[in-house]
Amino acid sequence: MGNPERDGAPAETAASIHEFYTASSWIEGAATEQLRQVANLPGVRQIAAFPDLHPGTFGPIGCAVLSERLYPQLIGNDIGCGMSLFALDLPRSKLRLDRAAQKLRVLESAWSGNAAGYLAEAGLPSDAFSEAIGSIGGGNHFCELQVIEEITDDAASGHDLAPQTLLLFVHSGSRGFGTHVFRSVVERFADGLEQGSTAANRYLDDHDRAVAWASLNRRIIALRAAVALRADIRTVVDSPHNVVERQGDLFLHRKGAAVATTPLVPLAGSRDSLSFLLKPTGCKPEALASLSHGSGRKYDRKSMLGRVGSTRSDRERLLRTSFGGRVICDDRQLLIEEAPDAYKNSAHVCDDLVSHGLATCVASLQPLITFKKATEPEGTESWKRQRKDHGRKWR
DNA sequence: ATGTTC
Repeated sequence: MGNPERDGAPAETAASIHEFYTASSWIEGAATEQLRQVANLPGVRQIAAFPDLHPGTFGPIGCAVLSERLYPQLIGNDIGCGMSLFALDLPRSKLRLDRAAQKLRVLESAWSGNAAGYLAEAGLPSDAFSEAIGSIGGGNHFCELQVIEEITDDAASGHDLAPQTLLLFVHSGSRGFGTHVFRSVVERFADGLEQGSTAANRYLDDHDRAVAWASLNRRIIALRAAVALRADIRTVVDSPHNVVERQGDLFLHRKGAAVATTPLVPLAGSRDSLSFLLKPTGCKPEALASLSHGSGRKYDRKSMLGRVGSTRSDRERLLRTSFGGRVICDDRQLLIEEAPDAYKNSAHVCDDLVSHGLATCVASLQPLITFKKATEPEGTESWKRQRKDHGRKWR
């Protein structure tokens, strides 16, 4: 389990790595190799690795890294990316699945709301990537309608959560904002930024704005979905997982690792498996106040193209779930890359965290409608025109 | 992941 605690040890000594998974967990060798590489970066003191660990572009996803130096590449381009959970005041008996799925297609169009006003309210420049506010983006991002399947801890009642409560679960990030911040710093500072330096402070300021932008984005996405479903929402938890924070003279980086200082932390399954709501115990300092953010990828996107969805009938299968749920994803490649088979078993990930004493499971959440991407309109020709006009702005 | 391939 890595090296013992040390203080002012020479740079050639690797940081300690605490792994919160078991021999039966699906952990790729490439991911643990990346962990070792991060442990050998100058100034890295301690690493917590979680059961959703998998290889990433700049380092492993599913870990927290405590370091003397600031490494923007450990956070990546999607600064502030996270999961937000909202409770809907809509009774499940009123929900018509196919009708609701059709209504959620509105999420694909540009948001016509007061982006500037919301941005200003969040302390952000009113023109900061305002065109993209309320948009989900690509990759693993989604907006999912869920229902609470089971309550497994009394903590749920304190949050007014009960079986059959409908939820909106939004996974999205800072879109072009975070990418812009990341590009402005990463090529020039491969060896990380020194604590207290102008570059570090500038990055942290920009980072904090991207985190606020991403959080607002998730809230607007949920508001749009709630309006489409003619319901009100309240926030249950806002849980970022690509963030860095100051801890004294050190930097605590989280990459695909949820901040575990909130009362509840959501753990995303796939669109055809349960998500979970966790209550962090906070009793293991070596976990660096972090938890898994989801089930984690099992197979990379490219290899998924050879695994599923080669026939039309198999792609049609991917638009329905074993829970009787619906998937809105008109993009064939995205449908395949994000197939449920691409992900680890979320229940196993949850069990690993619970058995390591990091969390208790409060609720299991069943997916009903997963919105990914719509290219087919929601039924009116005006939708097509709106898209066309939006695209023209960039010509 | 990405105003992605404007």
